[in-house]
Amino acid sequence: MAKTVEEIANDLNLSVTTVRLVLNGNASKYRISQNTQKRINDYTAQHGYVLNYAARSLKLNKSDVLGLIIPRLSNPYFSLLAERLELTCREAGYQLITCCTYNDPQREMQLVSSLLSRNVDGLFIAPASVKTQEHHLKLATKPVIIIDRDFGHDDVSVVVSDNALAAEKLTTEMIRHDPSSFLFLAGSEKQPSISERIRGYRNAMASAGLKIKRGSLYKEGDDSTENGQKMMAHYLEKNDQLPSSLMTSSLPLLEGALNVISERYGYIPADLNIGTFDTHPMLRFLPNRIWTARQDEDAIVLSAFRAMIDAINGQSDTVHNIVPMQLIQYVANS
Amino acid sequence: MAKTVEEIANDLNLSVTTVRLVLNGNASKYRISQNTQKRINDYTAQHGYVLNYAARSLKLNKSDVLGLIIPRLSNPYFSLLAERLELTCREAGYQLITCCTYNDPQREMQLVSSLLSRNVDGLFIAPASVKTQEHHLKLATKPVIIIDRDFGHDDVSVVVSDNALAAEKLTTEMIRHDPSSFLFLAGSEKQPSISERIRGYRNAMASAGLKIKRGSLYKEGDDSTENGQKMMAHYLEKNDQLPSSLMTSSLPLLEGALNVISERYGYIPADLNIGTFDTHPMLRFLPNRIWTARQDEDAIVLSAFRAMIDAINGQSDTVHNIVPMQLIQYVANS
DNA sequence: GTGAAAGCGCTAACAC
DNA sequence: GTGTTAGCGCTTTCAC
Repeated sequence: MAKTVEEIANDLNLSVTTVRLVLNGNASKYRISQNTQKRINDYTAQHGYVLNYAARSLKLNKSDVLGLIIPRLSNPYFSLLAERLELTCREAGYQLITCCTYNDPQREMQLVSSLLSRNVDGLFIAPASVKTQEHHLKLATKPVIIIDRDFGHDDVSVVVSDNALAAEKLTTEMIRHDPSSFLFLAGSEKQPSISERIRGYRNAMASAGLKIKRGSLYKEGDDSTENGQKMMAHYLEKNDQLPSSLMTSSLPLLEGALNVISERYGYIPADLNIGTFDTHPMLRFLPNRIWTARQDEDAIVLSAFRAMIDAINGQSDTVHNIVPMQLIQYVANS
Repeated sequence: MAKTVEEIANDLNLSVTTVRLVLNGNASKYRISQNTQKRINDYTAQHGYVLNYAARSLKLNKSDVLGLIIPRLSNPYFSLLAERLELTCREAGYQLITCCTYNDPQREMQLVSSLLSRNVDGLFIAPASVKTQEHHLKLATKPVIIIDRDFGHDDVSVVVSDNALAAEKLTTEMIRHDPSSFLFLAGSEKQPSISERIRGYRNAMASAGLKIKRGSLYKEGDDSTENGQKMMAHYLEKNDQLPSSLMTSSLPLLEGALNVISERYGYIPADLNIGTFDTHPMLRFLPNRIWTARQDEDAIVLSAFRAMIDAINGQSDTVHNIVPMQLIQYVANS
C-alpha cells in the first residue's frame, strides 16, 4: 500500500525529483508537463501515497511535532488548555504530543528526555519545580516555553496568568459579600502560581483590615483531590463548623474539600460561599454562591504558541507574558 | 550536545557496533571489556546521548508511538480515558498521541492520515460514523482498535461498554423511584452507543408498562453542550414545566440541559431526578438525586491495549469486548 | 523539464 | 570482543 517516492518513480519510469515536484505541489513552478503530472496523480490516486515523516524528520532534523507536558489531563483547566493548544498547533501544521507527569518530578524528567529523543521541535512545560525546570533547560536542544508557573528565571520564555491580582480581586469580592470567616486551602507555596494566589489573598485581607486566623490558611501538598480531602478533613477535626467562605487554589482541591463536606453533612450547605480558580461547566450548578477567577486559556495558548514559533524561527528574545484572568460569579437565586 | 553513535565511536576509536552494544545494555552479553564499557559510559555521561527515534523508526519501520483519536478532551470521560491510556502505553514503552476530532468527520480522516504518515504502530479510534470507520480501515496499514462505539463490523477489534444493559438498569432504578414523567435527551441514533442506550431505555419503559410520550425522547445532533442546550430549550418551549426525571445520554448533553434550566429558573430544582452516563467529580455535589451509569475506563483501556499489542504481534484475531458499566447513585440527604 | 547521487542516524547481518 | 557495511525514504544540490 504505502508506496515510496522511489517506487512511484520506477513504476512510472520517471525520476524521484520529478515525482517529488508534483507531489509537493511545485509542478507548475518547474514546468512539469501536464501529461507527466496526470500520470503521477493518477498513480497516487490509485495506489495512495503517504509521506514518511521519519525519513523527512531524519533528513531535515525537525519533526513538526511539539510536546506539551502538564500535571494531569483530568484537571479541566489542563484538558481545555491541551485541546486548544492541539488545535492551534494543527492549524499551523504541527502535531502536538501531550503527556502527564502526575506531579512526579521523576516522570517529568523522563518525559522531557523521551520527547527530545522523539525529535520534537519544541516543548511547552508546566514544570513541577525550579529544579526540574533547570534540568529541562539544560537538556533541551530545542525551544522550551514554560507555562502556568513562573519560577522567576528570565532566560526562558514564560506565559502565566496574573494570579496575584486575580486572587486579590476574588478575595475582595468575597469579603465584600461576607467577611465573617474564611478558609483558604492551597497547594504548596513552592509552586509559584499558588504562592502568587496566596499573596493576593493576603493583600486583600490586609486591605480589608482582616486578620488571617491561625489554621485558616493551608498551604501544603500538591494540587490533587486527595490533598483537598486531607486538608478539609483536618480542618473539620479542629473546628466544629464550616467557615462562611471556602477558597481553594484550584479545582481539584475544591473537589476534594467538597467530597469531605458532602460526606460529613450529606450535602453541600448552600450558604457556604465558595471561591476558586478556573472553572468547570458543572460548577455553576451548585446551589452555592461561587466566585471563580478564570484563566484565559485562549490567550495563554495564543501567547505561548507565538513565543514557540518565534523561538523556532530564531527570534529567541525570551518572552514574559502575563495574561489577565476573569472574575466570574455564579449565583443561584433560589 | 546530541552526539550520534558514530561520533562516539570515532572519538573513542571504537566501532559503532561496540558502542551500540553497551548503549543498549547488551555489553555483558557480548563480553565487551570492562575498560571499553567504562570509556563509553564516561563519554556519554559527559557529552550525553539521545537516541534519534526518527532514524530508528525509519530503519525498523515502527515508531513505538500509538495514536488515540477521540471527539474531545473536554469531555471528562475521554480525558480520563486518555490519561489512563497514556499511562498504560508509557509503561509498555509506547508514546501515545491524542487527537480530537471535534465531531468533524473530515478532521477525523485527516487525523488518521496524519498519524499514519507519522508512522504510528497502531490507532485507537472512536469513529464518527460507519463511513469514516470504513475509510480508516481501508487506509490503515497498522492495527486499528475501535473504542466507544460498535458499528457492528466483525472484521475489526472493538471495545465498548454494555450500553444497552446499563441504560436499562439505570432507567429501571429511576422508574422505581418516580415513574411520573420522563425526558430523555440523546445524541444521534446513528452513534451506536447512543442507540444502545436508547434501546435500554425503551426496554426498561416497556417492562415497567410505561409509554414513552411524544416529545419526551430527543435523539438528534451530536454529543455537545450546545446540542443539550438546544434540545432542552426546545422542550421548555413546548412544555410548561420540567419533567420529574431528566435523562441524558452523555455528560456534555447534561451540562447543556442544566445550563438552560438554571438560566430559566435561576437554579437547578433539587427535586429534579437526574440520570446520565459517565461521571465527573462535581456531579455528586448537585443537590439532586442522581443516577449515573459509569463506564469502566480502566477495564476499557486494559482491554483495548491488550487487543492492540496482540494485533501488533500478529495475533490478529479480532476481539469484540463488551465491558460492564457500574450504576452509581448520588443522594444528598438534605 | 527531468535525472543522479549523497547523506541524515540507526540497525542488523556478517566478518574476523 | 570488535569492526564493516548496506539501506530505511526523504531532501537537496548539482547536472544536463
